[in-house]
Amino acid sequence: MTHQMVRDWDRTLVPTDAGRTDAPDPACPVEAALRVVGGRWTTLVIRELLHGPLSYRDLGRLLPSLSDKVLSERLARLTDLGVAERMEAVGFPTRVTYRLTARGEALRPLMTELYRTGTELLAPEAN
Amino acid sequence: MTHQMVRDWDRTLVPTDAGRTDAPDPACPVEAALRVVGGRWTTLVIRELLHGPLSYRDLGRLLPSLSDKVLSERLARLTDLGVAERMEAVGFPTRVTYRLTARGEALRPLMTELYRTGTELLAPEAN
DNA sequence: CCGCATCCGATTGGATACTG
DNA sequence: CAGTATCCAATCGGATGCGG
Repeated sequence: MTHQMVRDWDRTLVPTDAGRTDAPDPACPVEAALRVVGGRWTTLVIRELLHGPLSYRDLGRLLPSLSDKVLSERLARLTDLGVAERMEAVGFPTRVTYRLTARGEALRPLMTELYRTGTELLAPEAN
Repeated sequence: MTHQMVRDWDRTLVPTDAGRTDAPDPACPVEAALRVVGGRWTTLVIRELLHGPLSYRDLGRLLPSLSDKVLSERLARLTDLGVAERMEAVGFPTRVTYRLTARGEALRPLMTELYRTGTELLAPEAN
């Protein structure tokens, strides 16, 4: 009779097998979501794009202390992950517009929930 | 007449001034929430504690490839942030129990939303 | 206008060993 | 049992300068 840890999963919290990992795993839904919103500045960029399509330059103006390096990295990652898309207009000077895809719009409820939870966490709880 | 960027905030997305920052800010609710759930292994530790109080050792058994260093760092941070609490039982060998505080329980809806959104993001969307 | 290349300091997390 | 201490490789993000 061994000491085995019997897991008794809360199916509301962890509805599918994909979330039952005992180590970080890219296929875990929670990781997948955090991969998109994680990293400094990322949620600010997403917030801007949730208000509508923007050019690279306008994004830079809205987030003035964000460096080109990080901005282009964030946009590249969001594009890779399929939540944003890049559209280059013909002509000069180059005009590039970033907009959220349908997948990107799907981030809205999560952003709202992050805001709501964060507000609770910041509140000077009556302990 | 200058080119000024007039922001027109979506009040559902950004209901209060706290979220209207143009740079990373600890007082932003979204940052506050990500500060709690951010970092490798963190959501796994929270997931375990959402199922009930656990000793340091049992946490280690549930997440076998998580090193002591990172585990104790995560627990210290969660404790600092007020979402978990540490209870040391008298006697030997030392027995320490970690449990979520009320603030920690407040993370449940966020964890569920992360799971839901992540599931959507992982789905092989019909583009 | 839209980036990428480079450099560089700071932070992160894994491995290992050791203590009360 | 419950950690801390140390070391180290890898990643991250800020600053700056250049190119299409």
